[in-house]
Amino acid sequence: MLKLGVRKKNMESNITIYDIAKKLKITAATVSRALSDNPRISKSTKELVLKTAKDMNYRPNRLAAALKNGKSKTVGVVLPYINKNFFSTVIRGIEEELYPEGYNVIICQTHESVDRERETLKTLMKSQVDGVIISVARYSQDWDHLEEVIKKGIPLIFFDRRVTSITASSITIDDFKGSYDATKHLIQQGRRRIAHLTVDLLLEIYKNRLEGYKLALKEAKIPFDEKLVVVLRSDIAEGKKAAEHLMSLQNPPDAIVSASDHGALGAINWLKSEGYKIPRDISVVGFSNEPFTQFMEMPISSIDQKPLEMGKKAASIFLKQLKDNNSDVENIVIEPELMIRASSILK
Amino acid sequence: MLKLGVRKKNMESNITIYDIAKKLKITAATVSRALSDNPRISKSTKELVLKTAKDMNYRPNRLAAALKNGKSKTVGVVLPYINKNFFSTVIRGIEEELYPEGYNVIICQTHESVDRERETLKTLMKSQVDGVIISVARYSQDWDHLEEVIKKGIPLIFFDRRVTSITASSITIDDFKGSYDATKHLIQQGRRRIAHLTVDLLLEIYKNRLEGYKLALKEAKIPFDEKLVVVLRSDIAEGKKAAEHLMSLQNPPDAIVSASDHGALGAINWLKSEGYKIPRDISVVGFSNEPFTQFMEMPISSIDQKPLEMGKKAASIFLKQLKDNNSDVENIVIEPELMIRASSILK
DNA sequence: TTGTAGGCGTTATCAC
DNA sequence: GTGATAACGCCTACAA
Repeated sequence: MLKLGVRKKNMESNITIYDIAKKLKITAATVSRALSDNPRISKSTKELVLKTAKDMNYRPNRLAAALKNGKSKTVGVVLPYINKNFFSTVIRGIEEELYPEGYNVIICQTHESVDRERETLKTLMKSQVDGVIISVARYSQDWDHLEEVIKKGIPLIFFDRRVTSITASSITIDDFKGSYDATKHLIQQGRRRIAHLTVDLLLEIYKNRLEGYKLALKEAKIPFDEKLVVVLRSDIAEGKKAAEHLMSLQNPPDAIVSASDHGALGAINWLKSEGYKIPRDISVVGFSNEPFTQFMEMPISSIDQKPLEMGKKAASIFLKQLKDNNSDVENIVIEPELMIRASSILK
Repeated sequence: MLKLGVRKKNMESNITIYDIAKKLKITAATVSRALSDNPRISKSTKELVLKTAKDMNYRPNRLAAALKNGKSKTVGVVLPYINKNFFSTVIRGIEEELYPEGYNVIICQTHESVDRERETLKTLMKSQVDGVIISVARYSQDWDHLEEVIKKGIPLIFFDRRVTSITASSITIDDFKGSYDATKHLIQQGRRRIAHLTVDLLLEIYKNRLEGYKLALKEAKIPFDEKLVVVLRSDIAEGKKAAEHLMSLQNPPDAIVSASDHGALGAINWLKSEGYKIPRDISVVGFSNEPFTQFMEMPISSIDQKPLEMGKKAASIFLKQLKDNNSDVENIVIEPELMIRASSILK
């Protein structure tokens, strides 16, 4: 096909404060003042400028402003995956809090890779973000890239998965209590032989869930039995295997507290397929309150992690730190909520 | 508490190309050339600059570069909600494609509100995004805000929900075929009285799903019965009500093709609670292939919308349009995939 | 109250 | 090959 020169797109080039100034025969400085609510300007010119700005369909260039005053009005959110209900709901919370304040959010997925996390933070630094809200990748061990952010004076806020060795604000849920509550609930229902499915004991959150489980047992004078703790990856297939293993024990459990909903689901699926009646033969409680836990024909008890609240709170900590430059580090812990459903109600 | 002046944070102020230049006793221009692979530079100085840049832990300021050359290396993604599996997976696809090219993504939720959509696009314009990838809010009627983006010469790409009256590229799935396949599948299983749950017939995607359903019926010489089409909001409660209504008809259906998984789930839950056996008494197929459809004790047949592929493709269209300024508008349609599961397999 | 001028960090166009 | 300089669009001390 013959091309007759480069086709010109019909694009109105961007209007700047200079264009407005020229039209009104004033200077750009005045226009700038009018637009930024500066008191040093007469009411009449201000109104005039505002009107013409609207007429000319003026859109301020945030980049220029950002470059000038060193604030990009942008926050980086770093997390493992976006397409998991917990994380996407946290994002929603962050956005809802930040949007009214004129902030945009750049979302970066690490896919649980430390390299990617490091890369990502570099990019965010280049983008001059005003803050970073992060849930760290699972298998990170060194934290230079996080330290660097803090060194630059950029607020860093952890959510859900934090690094205790780094001094920064955080918002987490009380995993210990969540797990404790779940276990206690099962004990109150008369369960005595309670198994625990966990995921990755290197991560603080799973460590805490294990400890909460242990304390509840201890308080009820039920001896802790290591054989009843199974470590798995957080997926359904592993949950099935774990259940199979547990039920083959000489002394099988009459309840399961899982540190993940998917693990719980896998276990339930296997148990049902083998003819066990839930909760009659065995009760199950999950963790995370994933949407599917309530949709099931037999809804699964679970621990709600308050992701929306977590996101909102993380954002508001950021805003506070920004306003009050020497506000202290705060480590907030939210109470999780035990959602009791059919999988653990013995009438 | 007494505050002794403002505490100075220990922050290394950002290093610029001037700092590097000063150290090496050359000019910033040379540094810039070294960093940007400009050919007009000697190999030795280039290497020297690169090394010192690394040593000094230099991070280029993208804002400055963006301001200078009018490209922000940022793309806006506008969609109703982020915490829905379909959308968050599309985002993941977009990110995976754009990340290697050095692009960042700004994600904006409209919450299905046109006002918010309009606001959002304004913000993105201010942020000087290089492109917009959008799935429009449900009840929009006028599209000035979209036209404006195009007028500015910024690539606009629709995904899933497009506006046919606007000339722009799009990537959608063949909703017609998805629904057609589902219906045909049910007919092949011997079903003759098939109901259709739909959501909002103002939206093209739901219109198409209805039409696909109709064609499959027609081909099988099954008369279309308006009484079997129920319009609902896409949630579980409505699905229940719809099922209740349908089964109370004088001539109730023996199958349901739902335009939404949640609708299908609600219907299934109600049917089961009333003692109907699925699929023996009635088969059900959903739409979207939400994760829960496969998790269920009785997995639900559904249509997979290929969200990851959709995201990737949307991003690659954007990249193409950016490179080749007069590349043509393309409207790509992806084939959906019918996932046949227990809810519609008769033996 | 308004205008002038310099600068944010980078890139591009000149010269040399 | 390198240096000087202007420009991107906005903001803001300072001057008038």
